[in-house]
Amino acid sequence: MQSYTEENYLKIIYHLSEISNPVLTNAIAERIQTKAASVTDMIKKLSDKELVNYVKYQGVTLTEKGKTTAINIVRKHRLWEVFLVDKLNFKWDEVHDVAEELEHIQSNLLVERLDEFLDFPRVDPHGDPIPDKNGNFAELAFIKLSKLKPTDKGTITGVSEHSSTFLKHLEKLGLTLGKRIEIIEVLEFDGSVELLVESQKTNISREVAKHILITKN
Amino acid sequence: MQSYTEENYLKIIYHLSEISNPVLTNAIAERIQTKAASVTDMIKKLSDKELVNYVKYQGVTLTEKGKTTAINIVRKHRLWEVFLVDKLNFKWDEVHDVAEELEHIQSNLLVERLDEFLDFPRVDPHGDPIPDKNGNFAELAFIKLSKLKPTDKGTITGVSEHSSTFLKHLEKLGLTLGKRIEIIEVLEFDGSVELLVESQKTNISREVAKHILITKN
DNA sequence: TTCATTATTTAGACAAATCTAAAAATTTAT
DNA sequence: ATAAATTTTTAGATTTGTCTAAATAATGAA
Repeated sequence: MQSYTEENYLKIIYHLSEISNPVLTNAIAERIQTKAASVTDMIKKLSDKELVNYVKYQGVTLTEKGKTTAINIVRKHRLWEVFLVDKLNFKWDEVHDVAEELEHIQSNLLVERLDEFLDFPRVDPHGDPIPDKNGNFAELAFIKLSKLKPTDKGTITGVSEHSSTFLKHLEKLGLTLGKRIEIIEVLEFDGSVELLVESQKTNISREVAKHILITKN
Repeated sequence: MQSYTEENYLKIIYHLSEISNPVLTNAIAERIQTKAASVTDMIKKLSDKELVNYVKYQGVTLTEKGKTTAINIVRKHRLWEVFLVDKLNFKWDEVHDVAEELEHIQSNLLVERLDEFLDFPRVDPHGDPIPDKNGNFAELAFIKLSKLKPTDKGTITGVSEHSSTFLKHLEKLGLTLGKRIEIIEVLEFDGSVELLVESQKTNISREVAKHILITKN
């Protein structure tokens, strides 16, 4: 059994390792709102418990055991978010902090019953996928952003062009992995797309739209 | 803001002071599964925060502030129990430990929305009363279900017949402790009652109705 | 490659909540 | 009323998670 704090570290390491692996001490410190020295201390502890692999100065990766634990926390977090939005009428931007607490409640029965009660949702209110009880994420079909129509909503789940100029361009527009988008208009004459990212209107060319992969939901 | 541990102490002191006031150190130690010395330490801390009145060797009583906090935790605990039983199909004897964790989630919005979602229950699955958001316990006057009229609403808070055949019958009809009911019709010729339980219409005989105790609200 | 900068770790300290063992107060029994 | 038993408190130690400041390693630039 892990403490509340250990669980939080595992979760953060899990999220950060989707961006870069291994995960560096400073990256964790920034995300968890703490000091690098504290992170080092905790990493040592997690390493002793064989939840992470740790090489001094090189960063950490999750072990299988650590990954399983982390995914379970993510599962709980996202299920609770669905509950809050679908059942208690929270807005999708009001749920995070409460889910952050609820994700640490220890009861497998609770999680499974909640999943059932919510009718086994595949994504949370932000469009992020919810792993099943075995830690598997459903295959979410990728669609090119250029195939979407006005009012379509989805989550950016990939790109089909990996040049750094392209990625930097997306970064600048705020079109990063995991962001929710909504199509406002597709302009006839050049196929450029007007869309909404985090309540911000943006316009991207058809060329760019073709290389952004979306999961509709 | 109180810590998880402080909240637990306040809750236990609240419960124990219904039996004897002031509450003695050893009584707390026993209930909270800890040592008397630890209790003394914590009581001093709670006293500094003006959540309890403490006289060495004499025991503690809750201040108004402490009592308000304690009642709010009891409120949350019991609402979560209703949620677990009514919505997630937990059995009434499976809910305590999970509710013990859920009661510490910090979010007024969550509690109020949950209360609403559960249709403002007045008692938990064990029949214990649930205080409202101002900390007031409803006056729980028992009325026989057979005395109610169409459109009357209430909560099942007891029975006046304890044979297992009767209880099993009620169980089958979904007429269990804590359930909200609404009277639809009382039939003239046999006095049988048509009522609504969780959006389900049910009909019970006058004999059965006489032995179900209701709290109107 | 050497110096400067940045990132990470170590060492030592602190607050919260707990514990054990000993001391002090209270209660009970004779 | 005094001794014995019980309860409660104090003193000092421990664990968890954190911190600051200093030391060390890695990285980047000239």
